Amino acid sequence: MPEGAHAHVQSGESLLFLTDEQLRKGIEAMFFAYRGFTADPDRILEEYGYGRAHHRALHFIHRSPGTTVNNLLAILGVTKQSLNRVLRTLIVDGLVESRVGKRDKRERHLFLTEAGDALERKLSDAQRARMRAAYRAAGPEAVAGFRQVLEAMMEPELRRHFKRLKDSGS
Amino acid sequence: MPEGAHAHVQSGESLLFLTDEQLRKGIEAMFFAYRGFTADPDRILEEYGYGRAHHRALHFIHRSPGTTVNNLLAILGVTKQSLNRVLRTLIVDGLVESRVGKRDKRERHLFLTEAGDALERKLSDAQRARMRAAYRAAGPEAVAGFRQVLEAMMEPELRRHFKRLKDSGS
DNA sequence: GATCTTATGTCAGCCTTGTTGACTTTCCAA
DNA sequence: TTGGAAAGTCAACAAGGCTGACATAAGATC
Repeated sequence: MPEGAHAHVQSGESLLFLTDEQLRKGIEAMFFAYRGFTADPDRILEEYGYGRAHHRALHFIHRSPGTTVNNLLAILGVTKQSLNRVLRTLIVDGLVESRVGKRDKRERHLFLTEAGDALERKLSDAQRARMRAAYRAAGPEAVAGFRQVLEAMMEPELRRHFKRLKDSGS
Repeated sequence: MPEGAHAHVQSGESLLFLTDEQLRKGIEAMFFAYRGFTADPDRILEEYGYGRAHHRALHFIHRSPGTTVNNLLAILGVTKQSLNRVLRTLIVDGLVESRVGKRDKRERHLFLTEAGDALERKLSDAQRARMRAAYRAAGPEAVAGFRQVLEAMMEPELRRHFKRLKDSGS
């Protein structure tokens, strides 16, 4: 194999040499990296008595202010009972506001309060700082590859949500 | 900025344009991708009445046969009580064997039984299949970048474990 | 208007998997 | 021989998943 593995890529039933070894390294990299990914927010959340579930809710409400419960459910992939427990504490604690829909009064539209926005910012500042450091250490081409592989790894259903969110951004 | 963001990379306090928007996309990509990453094993584990904790134990015992409980503890980052509960069920169910250390009889060395190896293979086949598909879809340069960013994202302590495992491989 | 469906919330109970704290046993090493 | 490390165990607790059942409000349809 003169040109090395990189030579064989395109075709579906490609000759690309992906040994179990290489794949296993990727799997372990995902495992260890995800721990780093959540480590900083986890530390902050602990101070507030919240968990990752609260962080996820804050993140996506911040991301899509006015989103409905049902929409959040689809993105987070949990049951309404699970989400509701988390949402209730955030509402009671004054971090999230739930407004009855104007067009459809069955819907609740979710917004962050000032306090909610402040915590969300604190959490995402920490998470972005690590992501920024990793991006800078790896360089922009690595970042592009990183994003491509992650996107290809998603369940199609979730990839749809991801792209919708992605496109609504900057 | 004529050449685009890619032009600025190297320097530590780089001018590399990493907007909060871009970083947020990376964060969301990690979130959604990790769900895909665990989806296939999760489905299999459910059939057996096991959870992700069992998968992790099986994975790393397969990876380093004869590893001690303490070593596993450091890699998994949980308490011995947590690990022990999982390990006990795997031992009782005949998937893992625990052998008293020869040199140090306090230590227990962990091995997969044939049944344990079979389940581990089933789980990692599923997980590798998705990883392989993602790698092929993204291409080898993307894979290299993927790995670089993940590694940069790890906690230093865990990166050490990762590298040790990595180098012990093929 | 009556009925079907959807969106949401809530109660109760269960499971996995994490935690802390206390305690025991084994056994290496100083 | 004694201190401490490695391992195991018990108890209790919490977060955050889950299911099932049920209530309410309100849009949609017949």
